[in-house]
Amino acid sequence: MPKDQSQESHTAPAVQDGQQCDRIKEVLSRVGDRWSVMIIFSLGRGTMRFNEMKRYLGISQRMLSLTLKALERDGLVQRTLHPTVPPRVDYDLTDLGRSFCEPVYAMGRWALDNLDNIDRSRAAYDAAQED
Amino acid sequence: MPKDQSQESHTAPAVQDGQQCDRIKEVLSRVGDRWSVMIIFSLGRGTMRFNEMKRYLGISQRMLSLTLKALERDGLVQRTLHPTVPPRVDYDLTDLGRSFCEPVYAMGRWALDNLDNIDRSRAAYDAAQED
DNA sequence: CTGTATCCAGGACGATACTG
DNA sequence: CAGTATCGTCCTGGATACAG
Repeated sequence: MPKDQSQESHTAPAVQDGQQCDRIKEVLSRVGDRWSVMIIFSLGRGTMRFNEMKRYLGISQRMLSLTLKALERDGLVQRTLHPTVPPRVDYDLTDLGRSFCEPVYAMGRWALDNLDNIDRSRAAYDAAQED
Repeated sequence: MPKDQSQESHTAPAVQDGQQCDRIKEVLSRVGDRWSVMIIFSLGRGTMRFNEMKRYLGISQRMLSLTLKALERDGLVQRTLHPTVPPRVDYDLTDLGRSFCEPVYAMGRWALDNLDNIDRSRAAYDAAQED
């Protein structure tokens, strides 16, 4: 029931009245944490196995397990168990996960493009503090 | 050490070897927390004052203060103090902040568009658990 | 109004050990 | 190899009180 969001000159989404805001906040905090993003990122390149991701990301078993399970529950990641011995489990993105990759990549690209902008800002800010 | 990333059909960024990964992770965890995103989001609509944001976002003074300071340090948010009494402080996005809005909006839009996809996945997943 | 300082509860997260 | 369980720690973040 947002009544009117007029159109901004730039790409403002039609969201401001608390309601949806909360939902977005929810999804974002679910999927917006450090590890979720990194996992999505990695999986965007292709299938990976459990320990492979563990090594690659430098994440603890615990967090990897928890985060993967959450992402699977949210339908972003697909888990495939090969009942061999020793067991082998493949993780991939689902279609939903892949669709999520685009905004994630957008953020990653922005981060990459603006690393030094940010570093410069920080340096300037810190310098200004110790006058 | 998977070295080859061939060219994906979709928009995979040229990042995988730990190095940059770490930097991205850093920026993302800095700016990827719940409040930073929400603040950027709100400020994308225009100038806001301290208490205005506080009420609007339902955030504690402490976190608002901390997050704003961090965002200012990173050069995403501009703080303008009007030396009146009582004091009035305006917060706006900088150019860098505005450029960051786009990926943020992209994420927000995705979240909005896929809320029910996620809800459905969760329901299905939870149902499958209690067989 | 715009903050800073303090305290404190709860969650995030890593380390370690153990199972299938 | 792929996890689960347990424990301890640190940090996040809210509530509250106080200051300019």
